Amino acid sequence: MKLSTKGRYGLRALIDLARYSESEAVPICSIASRQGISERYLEQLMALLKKAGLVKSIRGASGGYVLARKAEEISVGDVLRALEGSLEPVKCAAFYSEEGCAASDSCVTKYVWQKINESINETVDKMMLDELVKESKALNPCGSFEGSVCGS
Amino acid sequence: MKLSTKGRYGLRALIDLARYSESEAVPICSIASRQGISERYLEQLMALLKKAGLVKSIRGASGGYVLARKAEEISVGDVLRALEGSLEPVKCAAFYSEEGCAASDSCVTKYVWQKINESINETVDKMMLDELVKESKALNPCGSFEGSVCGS
DNA sequence: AGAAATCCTAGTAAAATGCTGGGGATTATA
DNA sequence: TATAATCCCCAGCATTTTACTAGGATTTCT
Repeated sequence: MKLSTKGRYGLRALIDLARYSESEAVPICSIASRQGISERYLEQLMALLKKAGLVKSIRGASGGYVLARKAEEISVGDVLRALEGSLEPVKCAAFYSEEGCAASDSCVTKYVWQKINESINETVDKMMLDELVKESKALNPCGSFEGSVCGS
Repeated sequence: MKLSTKGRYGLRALIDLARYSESEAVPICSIASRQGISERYLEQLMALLKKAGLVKSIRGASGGYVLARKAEEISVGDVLRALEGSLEPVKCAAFYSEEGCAASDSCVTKYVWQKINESINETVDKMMLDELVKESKALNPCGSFEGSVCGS
């Protein structure tokens, strides 16, 4: 039941992006340096977030990323699902069709997995990005290196 | 955020054990055959459940396993934590001591992980084994092979 | 004694994770 | 128009984790 680095790094990156992309597009390198994440790896995470419609990219010099929606309309759940895939703890779809419900008790545990899934989703879907940005500002008011230079 | 086979098999196995161990100790081979799990692998799962104090073992011929507590006193959370370790999605203990809170925003995400952790634990801690046994009986009343022979 | 069990430890193939690297396409800016 | 700063795409690869399998020792009932 562990979240991979995709989810961990990606959420941090998106909070960072939300915080610094108000005035202009933020390039990967500046998020990466602030957050201590490899640029190449972060690239791949941003691709996932883009595919999910959470960020928009602007190509070319002085390009970068911006949020595709307002921060108050992006939930932690949106972000984590974009990065990790479904958050359900066990996939038991196509269980009936393939094996005809082989183990009788599996249906019982299915109910358990559904409950866990629901509770996770409820929790992450009611936490919105703007709240986290606010907290981030409160915890670290200065904002490490506004408009940080990249190719250093 | 996936549960491993340890958690999936192990919970099924313990529901099975709870159901069939009322009159006598249940050997691994009979749980394994009913649930379609490798005996050798199940052995290891039972060792984890024993270490956690959820089951007791009886060695020697006509031995096997029984619950260490009543089924209504064992929660799904107890079982899953015994098998999977902590269910928290991210471990950020020893974060301050080692890296001195390297990334400023990590503290923000820490709050997120805590919330997820709480909701998972709340959910699994209020589902008790006896409820699942009841459901199992309702879904599969006959009980596949009462006192099933093993070395067949 | 013999069979039926649990116990303990080690090995191991396959999959997933967490990156790194090369090179191309696009676009602002000098 | 050149150049540099970006995003974009895909491939490779080392490490870790998972999900077992295997061998053998120990205990205890019959």
